Amino acid sequence: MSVELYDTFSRSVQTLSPWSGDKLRFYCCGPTVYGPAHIGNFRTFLIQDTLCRVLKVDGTCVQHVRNITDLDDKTIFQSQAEGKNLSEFTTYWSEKFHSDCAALNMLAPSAEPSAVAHIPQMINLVEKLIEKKHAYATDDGSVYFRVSSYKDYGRLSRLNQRELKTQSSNSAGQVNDADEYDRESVTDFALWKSRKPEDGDNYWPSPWGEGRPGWHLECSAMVHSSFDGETIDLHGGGIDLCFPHHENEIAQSECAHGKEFCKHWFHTAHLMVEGEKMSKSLGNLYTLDDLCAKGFSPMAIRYTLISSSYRQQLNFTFDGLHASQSALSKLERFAQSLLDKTGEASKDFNATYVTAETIKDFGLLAKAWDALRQNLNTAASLGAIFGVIGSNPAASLDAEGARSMLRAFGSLLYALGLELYKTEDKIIDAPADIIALANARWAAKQSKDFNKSDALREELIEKGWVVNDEKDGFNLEYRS
RNA sequence: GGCGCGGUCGCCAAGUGGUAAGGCCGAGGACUGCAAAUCCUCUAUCGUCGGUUCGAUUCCGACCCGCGCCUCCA
Repeated sequence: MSVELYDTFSRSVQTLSPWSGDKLRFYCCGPTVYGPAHIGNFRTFLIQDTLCRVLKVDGTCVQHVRNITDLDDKTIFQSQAEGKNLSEFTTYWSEKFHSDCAALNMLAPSAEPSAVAHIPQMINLVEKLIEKKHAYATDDGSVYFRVSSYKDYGRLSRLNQRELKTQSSNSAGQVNDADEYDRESVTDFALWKSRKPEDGDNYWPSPWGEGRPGWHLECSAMVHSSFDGETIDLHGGGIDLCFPHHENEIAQSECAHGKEFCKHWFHTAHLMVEGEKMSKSLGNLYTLDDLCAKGFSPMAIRYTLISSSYRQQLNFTFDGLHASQSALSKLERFAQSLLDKTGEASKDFNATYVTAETIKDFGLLAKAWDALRQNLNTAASLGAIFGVIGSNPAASLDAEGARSMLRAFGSLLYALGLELYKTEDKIIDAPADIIALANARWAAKQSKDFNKSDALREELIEKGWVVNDEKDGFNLEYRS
């Protein structure tokens, strides 16, 4: 068994395996905690989470590190705008990020280092770079990376140095005008920024004077300390980070430590919303809370965000969200049909997943598992699952057969991170007046007063509740 | 201009050198007092034009169209 994944560096699909030892070292550029993460952020994190899950089911031990960016232009400026100190501000948004992750059924990473906690390591890194002539300090106490000193610069994104434009903006998109003339070259980027009045209290002492680290530096420092200086196997992030962020990480790390930084690069394509680029100005920048408020479940959101190729742009639509909800229900019915055969009651597949090695044979679901292993083809995997569902296998299985199919299916659900039966509560939680109406309707129906029962049903529909009759009763379903 | 991604059924979306998975929606049927829910059945020749081939949606070339990155961004 093995897992394969497209690698940006070689532009080809490569097998993932630890280059040394028995655990796969996997680093992801995490969220900048200056507000709620949006679904575009979550697409990337969710795809990364799904990969971790697939690796786990495959039996690979993963050391997954995802940082928290809590020290950059955006967190500093936004915290000041809100009159809060940086730590109070970023703690709040980190916690919000964590609760969103939990709602989306994401596994917690092995570690989540924070940038502010790594300032000494960053300073140490800059000292090494200066020592090796890959960096230089300017008169105002800033330090820049000398891009011309690293001949491989641009290899990941395949940009030639001569094609590089300036790196003259900060991470909040504002132009750094003051230092324009201090740099040797417009392509050089900041490792350390000298203290500016607008930074407020957010400055730290360094050999070059008070200031703060440049944005790209934190990932190099945290990778180094999180993985004991070892070359890592896999590095993930949104496609936009390929240049310049990842290019800069490579340059900083390889020049400082003199060894290969990372073996395999994993980039996720961006999200469009209803055919347009997602942006605040278009008003289509959704957070998890926004969508939940519209009545969509976190699971439907997860399903939507992971159900297509991670290398292709995903056009996020409300139609798609509805489709996901329906598809999820179909998976639940299938699970129920297997459960009925086995007589088992546990619906918590996430707690009972088993590794591929234990399963040995995914049986009819083998195609679905192979699709996940082969470059995380979630769309093909789901397609294969539904293909099996369509053949109604439960009908011809005995209890033992159903049990083994359930085990394979459960592991696929675990790998995809899909938790079934999460929306059941909605059915039970109908308010008292709705339940009273529904009971009255049922009574009318029992006494064959169909005019009255139909009228009551209409009334319920107007209030957003659909009645589904069963043999000996009914259930209520909320439709937003 | 450079680096990438894509154009497959109404929508979303896999895929392979030998005549196209799947999801949603829709239609018909079963069930139902009627519905709803559920179940069953049904719907494409793959952007355009050339080439290679016994045979291409799948390989090559050209072209058209959409999108991303190249400045902060997952």
